[in-house]
Amino acid sequence: MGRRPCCAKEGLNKGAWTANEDQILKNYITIHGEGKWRDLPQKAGLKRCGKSCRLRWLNYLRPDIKKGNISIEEEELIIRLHKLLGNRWSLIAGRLPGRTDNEIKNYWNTNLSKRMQGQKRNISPNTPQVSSHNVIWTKAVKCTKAVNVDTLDPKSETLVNSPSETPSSSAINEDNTNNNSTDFLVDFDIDELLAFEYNPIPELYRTQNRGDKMGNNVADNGEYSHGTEFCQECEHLDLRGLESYLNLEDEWIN
DNA sequence: AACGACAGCAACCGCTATCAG
DNA sequence: GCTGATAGCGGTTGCTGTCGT
Repeated sequence: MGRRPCCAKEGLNKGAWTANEDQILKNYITIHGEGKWRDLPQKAGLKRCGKSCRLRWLNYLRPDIKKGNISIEEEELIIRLHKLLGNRWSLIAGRLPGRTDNEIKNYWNTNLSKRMQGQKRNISPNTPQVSSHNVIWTKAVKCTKAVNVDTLDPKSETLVNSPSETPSSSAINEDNTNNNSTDFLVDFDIDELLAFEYNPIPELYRTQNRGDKMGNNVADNGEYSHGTEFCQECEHLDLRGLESYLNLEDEWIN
């Protein structure tokens, strides 16, 4: 039982790739295209694990890889996206053409995380905190009910019962526990999500759930969890409407 | 010049998601 | 619905270069 290992480990090269290996891999993919990573090393004549080949191609050999330093603009975007998405490096990388998740992850860990920590310490107690706590987790919830923003009570930031409310519309959190999800960012443009940055999210969207097997909603520190998410079936939840509801004055909006 | 500490980055590892049979 | 194969993601490791002593 169990999974077949991705490759036989014996006799395989590990560590840094040689120029020759790079060339072989490049040539092979140029001719045969990406995919079938498991069989690729054997067919290409490489003594490497398929996963290793895939990583090498994606992070280094791909023709559209942008080499060179991260620009100021890119850095700012990374910071903004990280506030929104947390350590979803592949999603962040998706917004930075030519950059890889590994590169961004490394850049964050070596440069930005330290800087962010430094900034945190300098924040006065009265300054509204802009922190990773506002992360919108991207693993959407398979919720079956939509929430009408009109039913939100602005004072309590809780859901107000309405005649049109479906039996479990207040059960967004309940559904969150199911967590068999699709990635809602497929359905929502991150540009729209950026509009939420720095903004308070009503209690409604916070989850009571703590921790799933993905480790997504580590909420003891106040991080938002799946409860901040909007699923496909909640499509009619008007983000702009929510935006105005929240009376946002954020520079990223528009 | 030699050595240790540190930073940056490439690569690895373990896990989950997804899909096909 | 179950199982196995595959792809992909994110955390971690370890190698290498640089800097300070």
